[in-house]
Amino acid sequence: MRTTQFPLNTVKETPADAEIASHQLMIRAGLIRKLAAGLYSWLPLGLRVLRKVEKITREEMEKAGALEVLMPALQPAELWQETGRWEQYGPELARLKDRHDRDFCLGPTHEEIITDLARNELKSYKQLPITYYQVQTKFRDEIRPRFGVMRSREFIMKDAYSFHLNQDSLQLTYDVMYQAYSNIFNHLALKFRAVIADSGSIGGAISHEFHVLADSGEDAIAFSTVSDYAANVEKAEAVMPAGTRGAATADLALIDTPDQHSIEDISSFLNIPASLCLKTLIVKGEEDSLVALLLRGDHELNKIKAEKIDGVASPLEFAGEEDVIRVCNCKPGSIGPIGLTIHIIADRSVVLMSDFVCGANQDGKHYQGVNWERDLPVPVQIEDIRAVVEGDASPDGLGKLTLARGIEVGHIFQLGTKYSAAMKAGVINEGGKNQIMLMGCYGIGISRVVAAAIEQNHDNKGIIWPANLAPFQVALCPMNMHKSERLKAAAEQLYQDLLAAGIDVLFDDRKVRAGFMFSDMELIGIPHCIVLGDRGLDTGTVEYKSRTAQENEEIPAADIIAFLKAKLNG
RNA sequence: CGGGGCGUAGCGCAGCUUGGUAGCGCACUUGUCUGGGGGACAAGGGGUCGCAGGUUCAAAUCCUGUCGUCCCGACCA
Repeated sequence: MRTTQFPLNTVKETPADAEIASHQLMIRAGLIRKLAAGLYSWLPLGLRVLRKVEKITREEMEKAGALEVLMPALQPAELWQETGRWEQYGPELARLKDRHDRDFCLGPTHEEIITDLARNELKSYKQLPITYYQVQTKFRDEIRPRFGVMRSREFIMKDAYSFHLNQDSLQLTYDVMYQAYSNIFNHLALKFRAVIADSGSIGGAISHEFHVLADSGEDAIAFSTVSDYAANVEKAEAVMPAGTRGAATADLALIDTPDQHSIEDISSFLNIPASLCLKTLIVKGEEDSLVALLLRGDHELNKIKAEKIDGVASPLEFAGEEDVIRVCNCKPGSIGPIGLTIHIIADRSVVLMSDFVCGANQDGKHYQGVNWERDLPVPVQIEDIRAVVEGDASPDGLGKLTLARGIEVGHIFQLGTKYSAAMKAGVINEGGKNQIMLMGCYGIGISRVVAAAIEQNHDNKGIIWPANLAPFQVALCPMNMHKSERLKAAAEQLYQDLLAAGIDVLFDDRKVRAGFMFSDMELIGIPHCIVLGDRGLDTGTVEYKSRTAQENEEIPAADIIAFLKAKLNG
């Protein structure tokens, strides 16, 4: 391709509304343009990258035995009502009516549609297992779209769905897809982790997320320093701490703590570590009840864990100030478990605390020297409700947990019969009886992968594409070609030779100065660059520069094709 | 949804306080010079100042409404 026929649309100025590196670079390099909040057009250069992600994804799906289909983005409400998600999904579901006033939505995902398709098309257990996939546009009316295509309202997703007669078969396909996903991200040369995940609104029991590691990631993930344990922090288990509770050494005392509300306030006011403070959170329970959650002061509540406990409202909701005053006789900031009459759920680490500080349920007062058994009963219900922190023991007993940020680019689930049962999707089994199928579902955010790849691979000059993602493999940059007929002839010849060799080359035949050309090629992240000049023509050499290298290399002109081929295959 | 910021040329911004008919940089067009790291000079083209009302002789500027967009928050015990 020639730059005179393939406009680059690069911009020097960083757009004002782009926060993170990948968003800024996607605009500056001319990959995307914003249409409206969370809606982006893909320019030719960006689309080439998007297509590469699709291509690699398709190849691995085909290898995994999945069959490509294409389902409508516009979906009738009836199917969503069958599974109950028409009500459950909330405002994120983009709903609309047709001219006959019938309800539709723009699909945020396709479980309902594929399940409908499967129940009509699959009749016999002999057709199972089977996996369908598609690459298609999804719509989610996000609360707050941001970071360009990272969290947008319309995006490209590869979604796959598998159907099975039994759990063993589901597990087998799940494992195959897990491997296929690992292959995809390896081919894309991205640093990633597969982590145990919460299945969220999609549902089901077992699930893994695939995260591209990047500091700007919206998710926190935890993984063991020595084993392969890795989990989303939402799901990472905080194990019961080792050791036993210390003996009581201090006397119980009621102390004045005027205007000291947060754990931070109290620990600095009393000059004690936060780990000696007890944090009491009042949350809504079931049927208008309230529940107290106890945490060690230096720990934070994990909402996802808490709302899964019976008796706690889901989604988790904190009690209002009026409710707190009603059950605690004090405002938030002085709440404690002593004398509290509502149900109490304590985090595992709480029961090992001794001589601790907690609110006294009187405004401006706390107790210190508090000890379980002596001053108040040990809570009956002890659960894992806190977020893990760096250095916690790994739940598999091997090593400690490290925390990192990740961008969720893939998510696989074992759905079980959640959708197939609701929609009565069954086949005739070996015994001639109808049997509900088990399902798995597997998604990759294709457009998000592009952003995540940039997030992980860029420098102050621009994007540094991994080989398999680059819009072009090689940039051909002649210096002042318009001034030299022989250089022009040599450049044209090399361009043709590169094309003939099957190398995807971008020939910069614009009449621009060298610096301008180099800056553009570096901004758009072409991995390999060939510089042609009159100097080299005299010596029979061309210059090669890798996107990541500081120095150029001189290569004999006759060897350049072989040299590049070696680079591209290596 | 709550709070805040911002809407002026394709992009980045100034002008608004104190109303008087719109400007700068980049980009774009043409020309000359330059020619290995986003060049210089010159001449150009491009904006009903988000939209709708209102105040005024006069509104980018003041007032009201509205739409768009971005950021923050939803962990306070």
